[in-house]
Amino acid sequence: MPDARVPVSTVVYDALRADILSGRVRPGDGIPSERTLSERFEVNRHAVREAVKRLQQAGLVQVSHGGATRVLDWRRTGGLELLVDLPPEDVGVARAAYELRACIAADVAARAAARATDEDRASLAARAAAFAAAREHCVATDGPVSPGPALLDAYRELWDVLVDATGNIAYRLAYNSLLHGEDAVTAVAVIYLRDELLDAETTDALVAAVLDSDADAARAAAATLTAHTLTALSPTEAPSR
Amino acid sequence: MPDARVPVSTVVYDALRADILSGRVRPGDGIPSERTLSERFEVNRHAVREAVKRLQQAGLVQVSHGGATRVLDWRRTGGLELLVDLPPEDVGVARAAYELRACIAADVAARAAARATDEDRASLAARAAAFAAAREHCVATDGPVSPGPALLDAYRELWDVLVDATGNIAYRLAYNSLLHGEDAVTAVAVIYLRDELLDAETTDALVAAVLDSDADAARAAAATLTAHTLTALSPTEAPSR
DNA sequence: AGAAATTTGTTCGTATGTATT
DNA sequence: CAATACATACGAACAAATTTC
Repeated sequence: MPDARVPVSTVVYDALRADILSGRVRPGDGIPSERTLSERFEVNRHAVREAVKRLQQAGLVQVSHGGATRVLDWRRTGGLELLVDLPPEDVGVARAAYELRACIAADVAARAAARATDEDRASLAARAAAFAAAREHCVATDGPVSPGPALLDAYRELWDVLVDATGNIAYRLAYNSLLHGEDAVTAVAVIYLRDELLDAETTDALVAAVLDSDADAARAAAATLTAHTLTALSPTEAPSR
Repeated sequence: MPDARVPVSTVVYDALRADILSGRVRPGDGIPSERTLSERFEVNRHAVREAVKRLQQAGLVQVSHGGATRVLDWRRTGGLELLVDLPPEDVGVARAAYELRACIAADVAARAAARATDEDRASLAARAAAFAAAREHCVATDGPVSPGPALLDAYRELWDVLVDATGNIAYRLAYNSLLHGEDAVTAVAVIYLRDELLDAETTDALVAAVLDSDADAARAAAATLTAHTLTALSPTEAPSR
């Protein structure tokens, strides 16, 4: 099933967004008028309007009444939710995303340790046990080379509890933005999270530190957890740009 | 001028979004049908459609073809771009936003020091000089009590260069999300950034560290810069929630 | 400066497929 | 299975703002 009944306005939105994010159309350029687009995509003008409104909300274009709709520089006007929509073949994007995640994870660990309620700790213990079980099952079944999506889900739920335990809505929303793309992102994520998923010792230390309200130890454990992938993704070479 | 020519679909979108983010309608609830909403707001159904599509994109509602449109739990499905749309009177939101910013700022400082190009350093030096000038002018004119929006702009441009110098698109987009609300947010920001804006010694140390490629010193300076407001916003009391 | 053409903003009407009852 | 409510989609038209001549 190639299309799966996706609304026409979404087709237009995805096409235009891809053009902008990939750089095929550059900031300052004007996009065709609504009537032109409706002819090109063979859809109603209302569908084009919905798509353009969504582009505007995403900070990708600026529309002016009567004038041309111009493409903005999404690097300056776009929000974090664009990250998962960026071309996934770019390893620089993966490095950038992982660096931000590592940065937030360390803070989340520390604040969760400092602020977790008794309910949070109970949830954390349960999730940690579920993750440990999934990990053992995974290693026994698939071997340590390829952690499956089931293990990733358990790990995700573990961090879900930690993020909630910080009581910080900004961490929660940023965390959401980092893994909103359900399809390709998780496939990529399981690659970059491999070292974390299989480092039983450090994850256990992280959970123990949070349960023990030891913020410094929790931060250190989170840093250790991400250190390997971080150095692997950020070698000595200068950033691409 | 009370309305300033804002499109009707945006009026509907803002109203519904405010209802959801403020908790007046709860996750799982159904929102009225398009026809009902078009009658209530006295606008055409197409306008309602655009608004609902945008709510859907923001992760606030889930629409199903023949069924009712249901409200989602935006704490789980929303992205970081929602942060600046949250009710500003909630001090917990301000604390959350500042904590995330402080977390990212420390990493940005360190990575900028490690990766800044010669062009970045030249830009940084220029921005730092402009900020220092604005600061002296501000202190001489208004006194140290109320840093104006001009100083805030100069400070924002200073960090703009630092974020760009990291070569990390994720930091850039997250940074954008944190200050996308141009109106009320900056007014609030100048309050919480007051200690940073007037700490000449530490900002100078930060700039010097980055120019000197001293990542550890840059991180430490950024941490010092945010430490005061961080402790002021996060006292001994447990998080609200 | 002013008029015409272009473009977005908005509304009405209509038809169709889908989910709920 | 039928009826109803709903989202999806298309078409035509006019209003308002901008650009261009």
